[in-house]
Amino acid sequence: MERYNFKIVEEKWQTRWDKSKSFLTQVNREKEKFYCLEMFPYPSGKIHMGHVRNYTIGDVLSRYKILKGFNVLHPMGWDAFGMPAENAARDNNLDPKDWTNSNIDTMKKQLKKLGLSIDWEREISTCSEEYYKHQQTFFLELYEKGLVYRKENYVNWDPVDETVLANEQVIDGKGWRSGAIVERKKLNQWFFNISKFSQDLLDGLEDLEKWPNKVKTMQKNWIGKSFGCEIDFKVIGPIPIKNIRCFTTRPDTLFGFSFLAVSVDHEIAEFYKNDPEFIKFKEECSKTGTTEEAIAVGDKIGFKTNLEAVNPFKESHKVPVYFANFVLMDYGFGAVFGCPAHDQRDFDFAKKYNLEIKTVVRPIDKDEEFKVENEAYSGPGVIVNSEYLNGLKAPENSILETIKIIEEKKIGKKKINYRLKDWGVSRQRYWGCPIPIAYDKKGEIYPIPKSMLPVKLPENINLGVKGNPLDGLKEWKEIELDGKKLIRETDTLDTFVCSSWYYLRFCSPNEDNYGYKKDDIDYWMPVDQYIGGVEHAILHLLYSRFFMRAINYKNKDFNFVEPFKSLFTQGMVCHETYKDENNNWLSPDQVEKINNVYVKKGDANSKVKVGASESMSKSKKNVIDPEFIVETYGADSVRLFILSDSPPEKDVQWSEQGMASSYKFIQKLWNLHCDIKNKIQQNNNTDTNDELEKYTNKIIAKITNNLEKFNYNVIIANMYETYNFLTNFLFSEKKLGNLRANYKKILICFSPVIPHFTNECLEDLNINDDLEWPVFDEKLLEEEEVNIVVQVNSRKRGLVKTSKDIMEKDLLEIVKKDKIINKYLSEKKIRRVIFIKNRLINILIDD
RNA sequence: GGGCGAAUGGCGGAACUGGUAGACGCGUUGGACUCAAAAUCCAAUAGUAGCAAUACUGUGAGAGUUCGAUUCUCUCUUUGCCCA
Repeated sequence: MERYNFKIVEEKWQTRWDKSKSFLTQVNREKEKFYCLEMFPYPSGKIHMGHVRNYTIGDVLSRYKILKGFNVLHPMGWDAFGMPAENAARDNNLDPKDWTNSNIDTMKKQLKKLGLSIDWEREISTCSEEYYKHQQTFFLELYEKGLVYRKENYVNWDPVDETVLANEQVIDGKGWRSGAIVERKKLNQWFFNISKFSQDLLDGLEDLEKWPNKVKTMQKNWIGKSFGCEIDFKVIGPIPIKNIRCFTTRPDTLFGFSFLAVSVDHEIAEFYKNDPEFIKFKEECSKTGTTEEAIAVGDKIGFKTNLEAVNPFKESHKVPVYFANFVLMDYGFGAVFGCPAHDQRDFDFAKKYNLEIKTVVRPIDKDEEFKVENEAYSGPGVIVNSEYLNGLKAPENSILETIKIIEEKKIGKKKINYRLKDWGVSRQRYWGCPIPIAYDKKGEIYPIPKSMLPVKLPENINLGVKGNPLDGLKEWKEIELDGKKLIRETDTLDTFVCSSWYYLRFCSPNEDNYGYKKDDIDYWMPVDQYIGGVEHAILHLLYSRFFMRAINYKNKDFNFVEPFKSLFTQGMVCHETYKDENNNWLSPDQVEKINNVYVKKGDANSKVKVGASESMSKSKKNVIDPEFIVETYGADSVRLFILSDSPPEKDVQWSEQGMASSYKFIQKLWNLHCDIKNKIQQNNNTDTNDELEKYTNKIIAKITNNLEKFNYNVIIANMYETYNFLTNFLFSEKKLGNLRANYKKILICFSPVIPHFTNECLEDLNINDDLEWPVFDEKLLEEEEVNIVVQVNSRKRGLVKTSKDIMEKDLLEIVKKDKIINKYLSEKKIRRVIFIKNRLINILIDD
């Protein structure tokens, strides 16, 4: 028996798929389409196990859908702009373009070795002019529609990367890539008006039935709709502004009002800008960062003004006005009223500055004497100490009632507020899509005419400068338009813009005049199955949902707005972490296990500390290189293993032993294949064998159902089961029946997971016809004989094998004759019998 | 602090619509083959008692609904993720 040589077999099939363009897709309206998309990778250098898992899941689905007869679009591309290229290029004195393209070459080869059913003719790269010129067109169109605007704004400034970060790129007050403490800085920025669609993006979630609830909840929280009202507070003091407008979700606590806090960026700050104390305070604030989290975690500090605010419900009640670091200018109106008794943040602030804490909500189970003392009370209750609001049920009744009164008094009105802010897309970097805009001396905006697109990124530039390299390029920056001397915008677009529409480009990758062809979109879109990491649950997915809406805005090009009909978020690939005695991280190949103790390789006396299993990351050195694994075990084995151990939506633990056993399984399957081939050749019998027919039918049903439900780990178990069955079947000297036909069906069922292997086996049996996914027969799934559970007083006492559909009466007779069961029944009176056809009989007797 | 999810053998995990808990794999143990080892193959493997048939316990803890709960409801514990 020949050993299975995966190297030869896998290369043979990969070459054949490549040459015959097996996975080339074309619009074919006769056929039902299926658009399967995995999140495209950033070309960082090499693929990692996360990619292997992501693309294997997508490939299994694509191959299944192809066999099911769908016209499948399964493309791949590169999210190729971004800072790592620029950093790597600067550090190694390279061109980011060369660095990126060479990474793409490497990674493409690695992906091909996984045997993915990808239509490589549709490959796109976001850093190519052919891609970003269309993006520039979109930018201009959105600008024409009023969905893009420029404004001066405070931004999160990363002092190491010298760039602006979106709020979501700031983690714990630090830049998501550099880890530097983020500062606040005022800059002119371009914005996409995503907040215009807040309600629509929220409503759209309702229709996304095939999205995980988790992701929908995260988006909902991110959009952050809150219901409340705006109130105008009169202010008394030596400034010309006499009103400050606040947004609040708890107007019903207005009688507990004890201070008014405004953002340091509020318009009244204008009157304090020369006050040295205020300048100092503002600097202090800029250190805390602008994220909500940074503010929540940090100290709450305030600067007392010489102003007083008047409680609109009670003119005689006046409170101090503070600038406070926890009030953000871009949420609501940059001003809040403080009610310390019922908001923890206000409570902390009031304690610090010795302000009044007046209880206005009493929990239902507390008496009138209830007083807020050690912490704010924000739960439900009854309004107290609030004159005409007293007795209202808080919060549900009291908020609505109070808003009514506020509207009657004309001091404010009902308002819905969203947390979602407009998307700042300007980045002070070179390696991104240039923004097709220029300015004159006065700063007037001039869109670059579409006929002059693309605005190309200049080449051979010096990256060794601080800040944006494009800024110093005089020849590139200075242009003439209609006889006017203009200066180009030197910022480039956030790379999330590139990934907001790439799924459209895959539908028309070669369309030169526009980003896509409407015809293609009408056929292929929306994406039927989108697969990727849950880390993109908010940003990328929200931006993509916005982009479709922006494209559809005003012209209603398409009859859909949600780009991804169904979403699957796969878990991460984890590995144990290792540290040596000096707390240096060790990679798995630096460690070995001797007598169940981990030591450094080649040093049996060393000690290795084994840490928790964590997501593979370079910093913790717990990475396994897929290229090495594919070389050692072959693509089919890797695909098999990466799916086998955990459900795809959960994290999976990488295990050497697990990997090796998947490899052995392929070998065993090959040995089985050789045996089957022999038997088939010896025997031309095409009679049926009921056992074989039934088993095949059952396993087709199982695998099909598990494929539909993404239970890919169970499919692997099904494959092992099938192997066990066939091995036993083959050597039990039964009549073989139509082994060839049944085995063919089984191989097809295995093929989405281990395509090289199954193709080789099929060819080895001279099966070359067009393959189709086998159908199963519901009727055959039913057994003629069934095992019925027998319970006495609800405890299992035995199993009875009977013919199917036996009646209760007959079954009871059989059961009564059963020795063991009879023992339990003895002479006792049967009180009741519960009978579930073909399943169970439960006899209740008196004890 | 809020929201969402999870908890099943030594480990990863199965279990249709409430109806045989532990499929399948890993590991472990015993055996075969071998001079020996590796590889391979066979068998056992939730716990307790028993030679065994079998019995009892058992799906994080506690209650509830039900003839019957891993599955449904409530409370709690631990834990993960997201938001703060």
